[in-house]
Amino acid sequence: MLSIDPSDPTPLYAQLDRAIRSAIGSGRLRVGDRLPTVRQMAVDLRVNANTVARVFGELERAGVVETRRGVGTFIRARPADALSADDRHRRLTALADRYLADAADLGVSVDEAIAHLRERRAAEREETSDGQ
Amino acid sequence: MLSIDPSDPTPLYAQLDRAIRSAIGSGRLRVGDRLPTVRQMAVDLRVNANTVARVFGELERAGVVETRRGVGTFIRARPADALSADDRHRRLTALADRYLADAADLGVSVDEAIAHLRERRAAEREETSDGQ
Amino acid sequence: MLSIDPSDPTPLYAQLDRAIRSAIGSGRLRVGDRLPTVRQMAVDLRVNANTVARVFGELERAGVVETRRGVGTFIRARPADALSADDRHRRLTALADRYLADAADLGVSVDEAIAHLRERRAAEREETSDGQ
Amino acid sequence: MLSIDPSDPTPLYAQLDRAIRSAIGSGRLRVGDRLPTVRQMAVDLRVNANTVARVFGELERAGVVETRRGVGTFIRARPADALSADDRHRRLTALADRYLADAADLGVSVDEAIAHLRERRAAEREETSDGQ
DNA sequence: GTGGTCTAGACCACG
DNA sequence: GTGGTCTAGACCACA
Repeated sequence: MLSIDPSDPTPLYAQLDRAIRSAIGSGRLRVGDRLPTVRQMAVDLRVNANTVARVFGELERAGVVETRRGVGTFIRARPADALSADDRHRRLTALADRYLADAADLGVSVDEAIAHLRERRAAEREETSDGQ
Repeated sequence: MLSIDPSDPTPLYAQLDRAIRSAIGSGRLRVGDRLPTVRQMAVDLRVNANTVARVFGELERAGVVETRRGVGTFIRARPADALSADDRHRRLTALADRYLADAADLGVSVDEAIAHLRERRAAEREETSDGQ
Repeated sequence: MLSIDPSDPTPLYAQLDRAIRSAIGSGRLRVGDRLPTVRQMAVDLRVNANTVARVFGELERAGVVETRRGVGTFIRARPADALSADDRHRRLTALADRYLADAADLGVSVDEAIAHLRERRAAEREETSDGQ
Repeated sequence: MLSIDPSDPTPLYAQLDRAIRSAIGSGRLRVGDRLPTVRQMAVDLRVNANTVARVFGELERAGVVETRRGVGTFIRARPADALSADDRHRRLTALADRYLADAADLGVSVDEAIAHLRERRAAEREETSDGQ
């Protein structure tokens, strides 16, 4: 479900943080769901357990996740729920502009960039229905 | 022209390498074009000159640019050599997935994220026609 | 009567151990007094019964309490044994330093921190006389 | 200047975090000051460098400190400056009440607790003038 | 030389 | 068995 690319120069912990937040934001993980254990996730992602524990710790401090001592780690909130609609819109615009700018650097037009997103949407839906 | 985001956990050198290759791949930089000097680029990007120099060195070893002593650094490779269609597609997918993941963290669905891009496209077109 | 702060990074067992010893040292618990049962205390403090049991066990080994099978756990040591004047002074210093450090983090000087305590003292006295 | 007590059950990283914030809040460290290097502080406090690095990282995320890549770590802001006067007062009251409650557990009256703080103030002033 | 990331592996606190 | 803390030590990015 979550995946890490060790050849990506982005630090592993940052990739995992983004992956978990994204899974929550998209509804693949829901409030109250239990995350895999630190050690299990470490095995699955072929990453050191400390790296996973570090991410869990940061998500806890951020209020995204709640850890119950000796029990496990649970989704606590959709991170976005703390944001005002205005703030959300502003941040989304920043993300969109970064995406378009990076795509332009690749020589990809806005229309192509949007078309590509539709492809990704289709790909995700297939994965999701595979999983069910 | 090129931009670096110091708050992105991706290492500066990886960001710069990618930015230069993208500019070549997209045709914004063409074979024979001269790059800014190491020091100039370091100042522009607010990055240490050693970091820029290392990226130039790696690009030279990769055959993407050519350094003529006392003259400057020039684009050597054709866009096709610098970035295959396959590479381009792979990178675009990485960008799209990052955009979708970050949008999901904001609680924004894929469909909304795409719709938002359309808005941005419309906004850009207006700005462009305003400017003419 | 005893209190535990789950958000304090100090381990629960250390908090509980300290709380019980303090209560004895201060005379709030006296020799011969019966402690609540492990389970009752676990419920009251919202802590796992094993954690309470372990603290009781350590206190027993230290000679501070005595467990009479099927009857309950009783305070055994005299206050003087449980907490020497020296210990008391050392602990008070630790508490004071923590208070001053946390106050400093809020940008509050030592003098202001002391002044604030005087206010609290006044407030408490009012409450107390109100209650009478 | 900063000190850690390895026998205190409070985690080392929490002790260090409090110590640094306190030093900033009390003015012993000022905006723009450079902190000792991670490795130096690790040696001084007889703690692993990773533990220090972890605290620096958390302080950076909290905006208390700024790290300049390859240069060092600098005080960025007095953490308290982000707080409203109201908020500060509320938190100070919580701290004071905790101190008084813990002191009461030790059998120490409010007046004694205040007197003890005055002692600590005197002790700190001596240390400070020794250092000059 | 600076800080940052990651690993391996020990030991602790908690349920 | 759960997560949390700490250590030792490697290697990387940056100035």
